[in-house]
Amino acid sequence: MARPRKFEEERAVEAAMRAFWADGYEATSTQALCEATGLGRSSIYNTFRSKHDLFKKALTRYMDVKTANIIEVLADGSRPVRERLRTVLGWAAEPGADDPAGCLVVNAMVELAPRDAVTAERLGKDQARRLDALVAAIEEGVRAGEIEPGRDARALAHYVISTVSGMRVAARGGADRRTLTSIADTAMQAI
Amino acid sequence: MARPRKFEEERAVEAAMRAFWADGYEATSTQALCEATGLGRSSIYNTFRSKHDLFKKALTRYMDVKTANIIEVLADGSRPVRERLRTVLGWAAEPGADDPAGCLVVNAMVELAPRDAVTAERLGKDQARRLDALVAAIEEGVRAGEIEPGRDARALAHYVISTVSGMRVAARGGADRRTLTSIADTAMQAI
DNA sequence: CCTATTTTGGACTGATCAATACAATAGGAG
DNA sequence: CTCCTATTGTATTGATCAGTCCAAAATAGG
Repeated sequence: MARPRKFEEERAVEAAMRAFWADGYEATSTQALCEATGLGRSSIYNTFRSKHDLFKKALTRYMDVKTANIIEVLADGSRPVRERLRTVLGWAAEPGADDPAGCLVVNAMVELAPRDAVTAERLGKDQARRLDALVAAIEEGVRAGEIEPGRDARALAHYVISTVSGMRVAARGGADRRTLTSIADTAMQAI
Repeated sequence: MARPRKFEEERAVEAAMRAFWADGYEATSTQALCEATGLGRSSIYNTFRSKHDLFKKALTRYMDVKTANIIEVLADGSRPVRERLRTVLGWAAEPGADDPAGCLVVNAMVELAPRDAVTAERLGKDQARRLDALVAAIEEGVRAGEIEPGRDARALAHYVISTVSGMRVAARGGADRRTLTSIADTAMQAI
């Protein structure tokens, strides 16, 4: 056919994702994306149409991975529901070894949601997925007698998402693991 | 002496503050700041040395006002402590009529804290003030028997701050008042 | 009125932005 | 080997960025 690609698209998206995650959308220049991915400008613009499109791919990748993890642990019928919820909160307290501080979804919601309708909609769709998984788990917890009957599962689910967001903001501000863990522990008492 | 100023510095800082609050630091151009404040470039650079300095003033103003409110309500000995805490959470659920969505402190922590040490330090100082006010109120609540004895006041204070941050992120993402109120209500159950 | 001094408007600066143009390159298909 | 085509590196685009310059304007003090 023709000259083959020298790079893997997935690796490039992963690298771009981490750059956006660390510095935010506006503060990440296309030059920085070239350096982060190791690609030239042509390869980036040839593969992804624009900085914004690359960001969309990066955000999508982030959401797919993280949300899949959440859905998986929340659906794990072999563990008590409260333990599953505590695991989700725990992830927000113990960040990956060399991950940037905070959470790309929270960062994007703060920086872009109010002025980028496309991104806002994608964030909304992702949040709906996490919300559904939480509601299902919480309702299971109610049936199992782990969670007080009569509690509004949807309200609790929103509460869990909000708590994780708050912890991500705190982490972004430099909060240490102990502080984050104490927040997670406290938050569990409302459930 | 000389030609007098035609504008009030406070009004300009207020206008700039709202611009940064709505769009973020990077996405707010100096041109946009001119339009928001109604000043010319010369006046802005003559009065505030740079975009970054103007942002610092705007952020300081925001923190001073908001934190003063929080400290005031938390120190109001005429009301039950839990009511005072609920009021603070309530502010995060019912935003000002024509305020931008979310919270400038949360936005700055997300966008700037990891890469702007000066801003990070100022945010840290402000958070310490809010933390102290919360700790004092919570300890008062414990003494008054409103809050279970033996609970870690500092951990609870961090939890309240994190909850407010989470709600601000949700608001930034477009959450409605009902959802935010339900989060505040749920959060109170951990206290 | 006149001068000293500050503010103001608007043109301008070099740097950097996202994005494009294009020729050189590389490799599979024939 | 040769051609076709996609990829790549580099130079370049026009726009916009934050910030500066300077002359005109304005006013309080003398």
